[in-house]
Amino acid sequence: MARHLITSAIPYINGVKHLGNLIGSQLPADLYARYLRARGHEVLFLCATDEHGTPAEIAAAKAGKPVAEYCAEMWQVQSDLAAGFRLSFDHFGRSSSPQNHALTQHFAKVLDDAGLIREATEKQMYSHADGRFLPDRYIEGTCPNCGFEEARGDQCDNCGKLLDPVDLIDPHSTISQSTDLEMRDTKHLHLRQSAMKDRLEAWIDTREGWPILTTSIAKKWLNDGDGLQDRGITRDLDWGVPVKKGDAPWPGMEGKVFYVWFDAPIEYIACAQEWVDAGKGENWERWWRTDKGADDVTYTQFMGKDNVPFHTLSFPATILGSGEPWKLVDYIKSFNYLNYDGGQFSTSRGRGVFMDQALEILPSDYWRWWLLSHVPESSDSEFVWETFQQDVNKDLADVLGNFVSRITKFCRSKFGEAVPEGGAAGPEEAALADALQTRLEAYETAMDRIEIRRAAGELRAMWTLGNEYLQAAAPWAAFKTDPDRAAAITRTALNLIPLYATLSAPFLPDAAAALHRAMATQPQWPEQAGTSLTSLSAGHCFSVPDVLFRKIADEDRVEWETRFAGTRE
RNA sequence: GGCGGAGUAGCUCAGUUGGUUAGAGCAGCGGAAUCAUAAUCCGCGUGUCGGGGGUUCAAGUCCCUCCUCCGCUACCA
Repeated sequence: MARHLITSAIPYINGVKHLGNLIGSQLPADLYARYLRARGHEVLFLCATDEHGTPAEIAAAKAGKPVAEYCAEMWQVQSDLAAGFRLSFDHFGRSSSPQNHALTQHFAKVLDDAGLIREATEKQMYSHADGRFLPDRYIEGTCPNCGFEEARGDQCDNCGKLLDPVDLIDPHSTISQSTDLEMRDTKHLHLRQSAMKDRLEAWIDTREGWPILTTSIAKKWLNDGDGLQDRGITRDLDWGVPVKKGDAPWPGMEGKVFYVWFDAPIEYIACAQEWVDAGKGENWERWWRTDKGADDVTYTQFMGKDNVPFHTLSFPATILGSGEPWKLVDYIKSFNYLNYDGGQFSTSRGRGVFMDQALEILPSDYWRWWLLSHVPESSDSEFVWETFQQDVNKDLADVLGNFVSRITKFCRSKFGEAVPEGGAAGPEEAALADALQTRLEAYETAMDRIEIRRAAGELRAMWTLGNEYLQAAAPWAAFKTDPDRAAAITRTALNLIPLYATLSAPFLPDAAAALHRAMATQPQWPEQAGTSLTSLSAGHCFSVPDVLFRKIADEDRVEWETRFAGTRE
């Protein structure tokens, strides 16, 4: 059995995440974690909230709360929603944790010791009214190129021209609308990524089998223009990890914090410490230090494509530059975007369906199944209410749910609520076993490779095999002429239920648990599909489960379509 | 502008290194069955594979070019 470290990109603290965020990293990561655990592997699955940066401070101010309090509340909200979607994190941490503070400051020190940090003075827009430096995106004004009045400091949304805040005509703060802005000198620390370009490129080149989406983005950053650029790793903010060299002060950097993209990935490591400190596990170093037992760990990261540069370059630069034996990522699984009814999901505009709303209208399994079976693996994909309704009704209610219903009810009416005795397996059962075995192997292969859509298709095909078998074997007909044969068919079909429950659990944890409960069985990953058809012995008692998946009615779909057509308050 | 991704059946999407009549699911049409959540199963696909040009015995797949959509472009995170 192998050891797998799995991390999902950590969601930003600022507000409830939408379904596009969910399917872009956390949900596929959970699927993989659940699958590997079910196969008997040792898994540490970590996620956290990413709490620092300007947007968090502004959101807190808007909510009229101290930022620490705001973040603590939003962490709880996100944690509850994660639980609602059955995300099986071993620990859901916070990038604002003391562990991450210490570790971030530690990395800064060792990077500085290695000569990989330099100071640079740069000019940045300061807003007197807001009392803070403003990132370029928080400054708007008239575009000098096209005259668009709401151009942002980094780019004009109208003509697409890249801008500098000083280019704008009549610039103002988007927070306070104040025009009392001033360019000020400010000193920052830069990570000398340029000095590590060759090491990073050499490392990337050793990564085999990475998706093109991942490596092409990394290569682009490495080789574009003058090559990989140094990157500022500090900001003039109040909320964040104070800039220190380990636990010593950093002269000249008083009052500054590390940039969120420096400390956020470090939280992947700190989160393991939090996991231990929370009493959930022990010895986090055996997952993260290759000199302390992590050399046999396979580390897989999940993220949206927008996060790839940070995970292929910035974070590895931190790890490699430290000169310390930290575990580097083995495989990066990145995703495209899920669109919503012809446009993008948007947190800022409140467009789409958000995690809290989704759970209000349907159980998590519905969402898990549809999102995972349509995950944007190779290109952007599209959420449309009507196809969502059709797909979920067909796959979950008609194919899987109804299979369970028809065979358990048939058995109850003819033989009672216990696995019937009599008869023997014949050619139809052998054919079923063969077909299942083929699908099972394809399913395992797809899951091992994290080919999620393919895996969902194979799983669904196994559900369909149950209906095909029943249709062909027709126990209701056999019962009239050969009750023993009907008993054998029923017994075989009943055995499919715990098999389906086990195989479906990574996608449908709640439904899987309900099925095991009804059948009085325990999850047991099948060695061979054939033997799992006889694992329930005659006389084993079960109960007919409640309707597994209620269908989505047209009225509901229409109502939701309307409700979620606009933007959120 | 640069880089990357995408454009395949009414819809959502697969199509490995170019190789037999381009596939799946859904929707639609026809049939079978009547155990079941009006649920299932079987059968039915002539689609200029975005347009054009080229390489090749052979192109959805490789090359060139054009069009459309999306993302990133280093201070949003």
